[in-house]
Amino acid sequence: MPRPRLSRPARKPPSRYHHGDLAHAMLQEAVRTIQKQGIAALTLRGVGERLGVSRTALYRHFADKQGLLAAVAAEGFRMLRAALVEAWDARGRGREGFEAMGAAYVRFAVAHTGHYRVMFGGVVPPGNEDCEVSVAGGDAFQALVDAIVEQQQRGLIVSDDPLQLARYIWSVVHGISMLALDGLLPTPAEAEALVRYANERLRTGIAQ
Amino acid sequence: MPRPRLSRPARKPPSRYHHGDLAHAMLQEAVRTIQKQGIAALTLRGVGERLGVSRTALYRHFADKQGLLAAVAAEGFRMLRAALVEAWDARGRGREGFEAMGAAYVRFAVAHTGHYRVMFGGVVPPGNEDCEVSVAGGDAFQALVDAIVEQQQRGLIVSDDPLQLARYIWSVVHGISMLALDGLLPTPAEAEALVRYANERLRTGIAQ
DNA sequence: ACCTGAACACCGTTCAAGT
DNA sequence: ACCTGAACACCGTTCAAGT
Repeated sequence: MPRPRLSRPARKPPSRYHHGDLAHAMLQEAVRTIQKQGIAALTLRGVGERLGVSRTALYRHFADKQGLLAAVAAEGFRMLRAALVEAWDARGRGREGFEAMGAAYVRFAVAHTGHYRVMFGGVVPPGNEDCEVSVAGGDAFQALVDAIVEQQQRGLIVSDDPLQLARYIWSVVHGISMLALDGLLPTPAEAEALVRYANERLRTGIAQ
Repeated sequence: MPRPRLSRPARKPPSRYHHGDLAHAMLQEAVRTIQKQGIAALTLRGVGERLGVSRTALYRHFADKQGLLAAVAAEGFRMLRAALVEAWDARGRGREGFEAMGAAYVRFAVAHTGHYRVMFGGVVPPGNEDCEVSVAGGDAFQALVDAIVEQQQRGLIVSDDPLQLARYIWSVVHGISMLALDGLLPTPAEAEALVRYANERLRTGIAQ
């Protein structure tokens, strides 16, 4: 006699993902996995299973695994941009706002390791200038350039080529973020201290 | 009649790897693969095959895939340290030597992408303070600290905490390297230009 | 000591088929 | 339109066996 066949280890939600919800749920689940277990532990089968969905359902929403990762990176860049702009606006669009922007960058990297490692791990190949990832990344970078130009116009920082200045400053905050992510800045307090120190030294230089 | 057996493409060399040579050959082949095809394309089976050796031979020399990657990272850090010390020594252990050190760092990252991505890709888990990778990484970092202390003693740079100074400067060169590796500094000329700019701005600050 | 071959559990991806 | 199940080629790792 056939038991009603909803046995299933966990009880799968019937068809919750029928209106574009699934794409977003998969993205979220992928980020969560990378954040907790590292990028090597991300499997499409695992994502599907944890979402109570066939392991091939993903292909309805992304081209392949690479496509899923590209979506993670693009979302990450959009989130980063929002965090930067918010800090800059909230703190007066001057020296203080600019320092807050730097702190916000590092805070984003530490808080969203899952996104960050995909954004800068060489996972998404450099290629295409106009793919979603490159555009989102360019927008985030542009937020930094804009803040620099605005400060230059108000005479707050040197009037060098804004692009070169932006690259230089981006290197600093990105470098600090990587130090933190690789465990070389063990406590959050040490990361914050380095950000403060960097802001000071960035302004005045190391020459004696 | 047997041609002298330096033919190559196919023909597997009988038992060339019987005295510790194999471990090094595998390391080299792994680096070459990562450099050319990215870290995701590295498979133990492929390494074995290209070396004309069983796909499980690797387990005689490394604990597992992770162990192979750890060896790559450790070797990378040792090479990086050597490159830094060499630049510093060769250019007079002063301001010029220090700038050469920065340039050497970025040059290493760009020339040895395979090593560099493993060293800083979150591939080797942060853990153990006294594992081979951490020790080698610490030694490389120490070379930077030493150069800073020496300059401080000669009054060339500010006398802040050398550790904090080293972290800050490391962030700059590492950040520039990542920009280059991710294709945001398309030409080598642009990378070099940014290094020169960073050196100048590092010394004198961005405040106006 | 060093290497092999078969085996196991797992993976990304394709494709015909179901609703 | 969206999802499933079976199938394929591939992967890391183990282990008994060979020299």
